[in-house]
Amino acid sequence: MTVIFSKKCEYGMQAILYLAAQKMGTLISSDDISKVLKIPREFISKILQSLRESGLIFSSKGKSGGFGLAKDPSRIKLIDVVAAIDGLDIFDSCVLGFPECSPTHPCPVHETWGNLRTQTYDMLTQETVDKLKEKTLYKISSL
Amino acid sequence: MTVIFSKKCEYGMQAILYLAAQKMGTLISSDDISKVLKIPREFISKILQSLRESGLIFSSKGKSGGFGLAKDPSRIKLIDVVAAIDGLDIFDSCVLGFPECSPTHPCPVHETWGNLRTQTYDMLTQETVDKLKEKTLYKISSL
DNA sequence: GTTTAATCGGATAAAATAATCTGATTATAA
DNA sequence: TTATAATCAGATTATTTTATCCGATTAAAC
Repeated sequence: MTVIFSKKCEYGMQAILYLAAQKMGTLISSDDISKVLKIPREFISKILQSLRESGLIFSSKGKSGGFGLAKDPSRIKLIDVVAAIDGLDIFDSCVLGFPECSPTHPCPVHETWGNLRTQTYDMLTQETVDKLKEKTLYKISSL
Repeated sequence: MTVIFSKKCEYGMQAILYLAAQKMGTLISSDDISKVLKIPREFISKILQSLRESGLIFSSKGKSGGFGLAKDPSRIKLIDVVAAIDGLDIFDSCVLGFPECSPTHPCPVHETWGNLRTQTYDMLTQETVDKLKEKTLYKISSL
């Protein structure tokens, strides 16, 4: 059973939100992220590496190194993480798994699902991570 | 990358819709389902077995055997298949993968996603497979 | 009864996803 | 300069999901 996004992607979104909730310029180590978000250390480490390659975050090696957002949090959206990790195919594929589900060859729930899919996409696209900052801090405080 | 439901579940829903699109009382072999829906034979066979155990379909062994709906198509919904195969947990879990996402400990997109999740649930709950019959036939005709 | 065409069930294989291990590299701080 | 604390990179392992194989069973048709 699956919940839309892969674990990698979920963890990636959590990490980006966490980084966005920090004071500008603060570096956060993967160890810290791992502990706060309760994500296996080596696993989140790999995910952070790939987000770095995608240009969403940057890293600094050596003692007191760590990770930070590569651009202004007002310019980063959750969909960016999804695009970087899982890709955007799910916003173009059939919820029933039928091939070539399209307006001319719709599956039985094509229209309804199309609406929901669009709304989901919008949710991930409209709000930037800085707008979600307070809610992120609140959620993290209870982990 | 994943599309909400597992392959098993997607195939299961397709199969149920296909069975519902048949004339009442017709038996369909797993081989037929496999060919029409382009699903690996042995795989759909296993899925059909589990749907049988769940009581959604029945089977008849021996020559000219096959599968059919176990109850009236006006009483079967897609959510029944989801419940039988993937389970309903996804309708109660966080889209960002946070633990214990709830009204008192909401994740940053808790409310928005809650809405979408409810709508998705409704989509799978409201329409019975017999209401989807025509659309199913149309879709299948293009596979 | 024998053949044939189907499901059934258990084991196994293959692929994708999730997680871990290990050693190297890097840069700060003492 | 040395110890330390961090990322980096590649290989490996574990788990889950997807798919297949094969022999047994069943029942209709001939």
